[in-house]
Amino acid sequence: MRADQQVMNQSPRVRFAPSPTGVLHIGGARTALYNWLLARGSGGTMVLRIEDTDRERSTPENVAQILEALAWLELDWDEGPLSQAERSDRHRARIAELVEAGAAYPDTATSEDVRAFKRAHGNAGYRGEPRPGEGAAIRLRVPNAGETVVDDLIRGPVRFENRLQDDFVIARGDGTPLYNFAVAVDDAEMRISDVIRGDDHLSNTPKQLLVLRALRCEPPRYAHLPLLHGPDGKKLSKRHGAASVQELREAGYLPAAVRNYLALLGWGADDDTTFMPTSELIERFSIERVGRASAVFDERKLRWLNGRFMREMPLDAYVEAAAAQLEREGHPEVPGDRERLRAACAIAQEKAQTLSELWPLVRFLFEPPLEDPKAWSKVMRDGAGPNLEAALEALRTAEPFDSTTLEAELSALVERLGVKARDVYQPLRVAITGTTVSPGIFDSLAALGRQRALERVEAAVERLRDRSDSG
RNA sequence: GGCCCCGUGGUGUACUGGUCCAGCACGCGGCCCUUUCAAGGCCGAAGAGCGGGUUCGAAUCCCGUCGGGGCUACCA
Repeated sequence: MRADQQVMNQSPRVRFAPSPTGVLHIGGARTALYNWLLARGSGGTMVLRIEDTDRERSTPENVAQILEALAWLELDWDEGPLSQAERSDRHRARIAELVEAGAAYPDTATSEDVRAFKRAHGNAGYRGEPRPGEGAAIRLRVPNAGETVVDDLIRGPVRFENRLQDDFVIARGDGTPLYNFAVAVDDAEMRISDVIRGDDHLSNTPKQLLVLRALRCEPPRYAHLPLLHGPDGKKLSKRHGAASVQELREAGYLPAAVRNYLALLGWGADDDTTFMPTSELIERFSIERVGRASAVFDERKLRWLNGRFMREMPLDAYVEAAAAQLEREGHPEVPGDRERLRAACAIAQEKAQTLSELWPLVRFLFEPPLEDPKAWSKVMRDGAGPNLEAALEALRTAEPFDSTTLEAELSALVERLGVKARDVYQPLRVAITGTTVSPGIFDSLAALGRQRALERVEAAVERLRDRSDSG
C-alpha cells in the first residue's frame, strides 16, 4: 500500500498533466507524446490529469480542446481525465496533516513582507513563524540546512540549496491548495513512477520534493524535457505560425507525421533514422536518449516528413484522411462521391506534401476548370489551338480511355506533329484544369473521363479560335 | 538582480578522448530525369560560441567567459 513500494520495479506509471489555460501547444503535445511513448513501450500506464486549480484561467472549453487535440494525435490514456481541482479535499487533508505536525504553518505575511525579509537576509529564503489570522496563507517549513537534489533522468543531479528556498505558500488564504503542493500530492497518491514534463518545471521540482519529504512520500523519478523554441530562438508561442495542435491539423498534417516529427525534437533513435512509423517510435523510444538542449520547431522538416507519410500511406487510409480534410475545408459534397475522390487521391497522392495541398490539385475533377488568366497567357498561344485540335482526335479515339493508352496516343501525336511535348501537354493541362499545375496529364485526363475531357478541350479550342478571329 | 538549465552548419541531430581535417536528415544551390509541379538520383556550399587549461592527443574532461532559455506569485 505504501506508495514507494508500488513505484519500484514496476512497469512505469506516467502522467500527462496539462493546465487548461489555453489550447494544446506543440510543446505540450510533445510532452504528452513522450509520456505516451514510454508507457506504450513498456506496458506502463498513462494517466491524464487536468491541472485546473487556476480558478481564473481554467475553462471547460480549454479542457475540451485539449482532449480533442490528444484524440486527433491518437494519444490515448488509461486513467482519467482526472480533475486536480476535484481532488481539493485530498489536498486540504494533507495540508491539515502538515499543519498539525508543525511542518507547515499559517502566516499572514504579504509578498511585500517576504521581499523585505529577503532584502534583510541577503537573499536567503523567507522564514516565517505561525501567525494565524484573517486570510492567513499556509506555508511549508523549509529547512535551512542541506540541499534538495533533483536526480533528473536527462540532466543528472541538479542541486538546490535549501537556505535559498522560501517557506513557500502551499494554500491560499481561503484554504485552496496551490499548484506545487497539489502536484506533489497527486503524483504521490496516484503512484506516478516517472514525471516527464517541460524544463520550465525544473525549478519547481525542489519545492515538490520538499512537500513530498514533509509528507513522508517516496518521490517519483523526474525527467525534464528541454523546451521548444520558435525560429527566432524564443520560447515557442502563437506568433510562431502553426504553434498549436489545432493549427497543425488545419494545415493538413497527418497525426502520424506529427508524432514522428515531435519525437525527433529532442530525441533520436540513432544516426540515420528519421522516418519512423509510430510502432517503431514506441519500440525504440527511451528517456535516456533525450537530449539536453532546447530545440527549434521547424515546419519545413515537418512538411517533408508529412510528404513521406502521405506517399507511403495505403490508398484506403489516404482517401479517409482526404475526405476528413476536404470536409473541414468546406467541400462536404466531395467526400460523398467516394468513387471520384478515390480516383483523385490515386493520381494526387505522390504530389501533395500536406492534405491541404490536395484540393488545388484535384478540384478540376469536381468543378469546372479554374479561370487563371496567367496560365492562359503563358500557355495558350502560337500553336496551342492547332495542337489542341489535333489532340482532340486522339482523345476521341483512345481505347480504352486510360492513362497508358492516352500516353501512347498523345506521344505518338507529338511525334507526328514534330513539336515539343510541352506544346501539347501544357495546353491540354490548362484546358482541362485551367491551371499549369496538376497531377500527371495522362492520369488527369483519364480521371476526368472521356466526355468531360472532350468538352473542356473543345471549349478551349473554341475560345482560342474566337480570340484569333477577333484579334 | 538571485537560483537553475543549455551551447555541433540556417534547423533537427550522430559521435562522450584517437577510427572525425566531424556523419545523417530537412532546408539551400547546381545538375540529371522529365508533360507542369512535386517525387527521385547525383554533386555542392554550410558547423564544434570564445579563451584558457588537462592530455602524446579534445567536439568529447576541467575552469572562465560570452550567448540563449527557464524559474524567481496566496499562476499553472
